[in-house]
Amino acid sequence: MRYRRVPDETIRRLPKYLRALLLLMDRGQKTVSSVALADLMGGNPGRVRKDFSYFGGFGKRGFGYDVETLAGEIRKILRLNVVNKAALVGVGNLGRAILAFPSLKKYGFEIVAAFDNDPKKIGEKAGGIVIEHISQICDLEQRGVYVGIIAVPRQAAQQTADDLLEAGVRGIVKFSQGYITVPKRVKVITIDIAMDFARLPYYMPRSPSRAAAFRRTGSL
Amino acid sequence: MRYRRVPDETIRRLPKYLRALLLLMDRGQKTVSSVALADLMGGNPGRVRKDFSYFGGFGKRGFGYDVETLAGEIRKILRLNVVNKAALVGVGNLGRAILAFPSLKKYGFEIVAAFDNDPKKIGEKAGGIVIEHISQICDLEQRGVYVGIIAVPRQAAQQTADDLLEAGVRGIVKFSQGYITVPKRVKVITIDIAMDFARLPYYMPRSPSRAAAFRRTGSL
DNA sequence: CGCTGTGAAGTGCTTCACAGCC
DNA sequence: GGCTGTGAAGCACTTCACAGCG
Repeated sequence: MRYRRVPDETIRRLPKYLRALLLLMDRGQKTVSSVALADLMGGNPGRVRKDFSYFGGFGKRGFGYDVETLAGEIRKILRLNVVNKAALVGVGNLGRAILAFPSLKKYGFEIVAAFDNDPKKIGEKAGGIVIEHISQICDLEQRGVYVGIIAVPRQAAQQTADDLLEAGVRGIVKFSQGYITVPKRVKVITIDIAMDFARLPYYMPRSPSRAAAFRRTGSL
Repeated sequence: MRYRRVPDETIRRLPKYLRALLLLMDRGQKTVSSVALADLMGGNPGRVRKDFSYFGGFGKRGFGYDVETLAGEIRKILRLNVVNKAALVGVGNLGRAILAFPSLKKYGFEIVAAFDNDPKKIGEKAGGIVIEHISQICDLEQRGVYVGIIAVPRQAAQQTADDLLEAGVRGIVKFSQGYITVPKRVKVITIDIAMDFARLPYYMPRSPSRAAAFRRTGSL
């Protein structure tokens, strides 16, 4: 597929469209209009149509979009239509939470290996996976693993990234705080929930909201 | 403080500036230039200066920014300079991970109450907090709690939001999957790590990256 | 002289409005 | 008639480049 220049913002929304579509499928809804989708996602219907138009457009005029088809197309674009095997490094509290996180599987991710440097944890099982020693990170590529997940203390983040890349990983999800440097063709996604929390107080009203509590607007 | 119209994108970056500054403080660095900050954050130095200029500008010409002062100003803008008490609803795996998450405290958040509907969990301690029954969510406002954290199964998300708002909460961080509807003055931040994972395969190279593994560019 | 603060220019995303199909 | 697909207009953020101050 050759697409015309797709805005990063559009790519950022695709997973959210997919989430909405999965919800609609759960509800047994077969078809959806750009207006209904925009409503669910909180946005403009035109933007919904434009987002899909970058890939050629998936709808039928007069009908809307077939929910299942659209979900399939988005999965193809994002390459979630195949299983993406991942390796986790750092099996602390956070690592265990990630291993136990149910919805990753829904989006095609499967954590197939877990590494730690604590000798006491080696051989132990977490989330159905045997924990291996960090020194065993090598040839992840041969094991079909292209995604690395970093959940180590921040001092170890760079070393872990280097090890993962050396083992053949092509993309990284980093939960650790420290900064890391990687070759530019490797994509790193940083997840830090504190960054999201930190935006909240700025937007909170200074006076109570109870009075208005049941005048609802928009969905999230 | 009355600021001229501040872009949402700028607000979104403020927590990241703060994180970078905390790192610099750890390193004992007293002062920083817009170039150095842009370098750490991955962006343009002009943007750094413009971001701060929306609030009047915090630097000294010829010197740069005083790390500690700048961190303090950002905390004030984001209202992280006071303790933000939060209540967690849903003490499952995810809820416990949130309770154990260390860096929330660094940004001024303190989870002071935890609720669940499972009778077996009531009275139990998690993260140093006694778990209360959901029916006890009331007058959180009187307890000084303005932030609600939703970590319940998605079917219960809307009811939980209603309960939290009724109890006087003014802002919500939602980890649950379901959509919720709230009055528009209430800010809801949705965190779904699967959405971040789902962007990764799109950006990953199709061929191995090992060859280039040590030609590093940019920090994250 | 160095580095910030900022209007002005540039860029990219969003919204609009309507043509095009089903 | 209904709803998508899309060029064009509008808007917001980013980048530039230089004036201004320490």
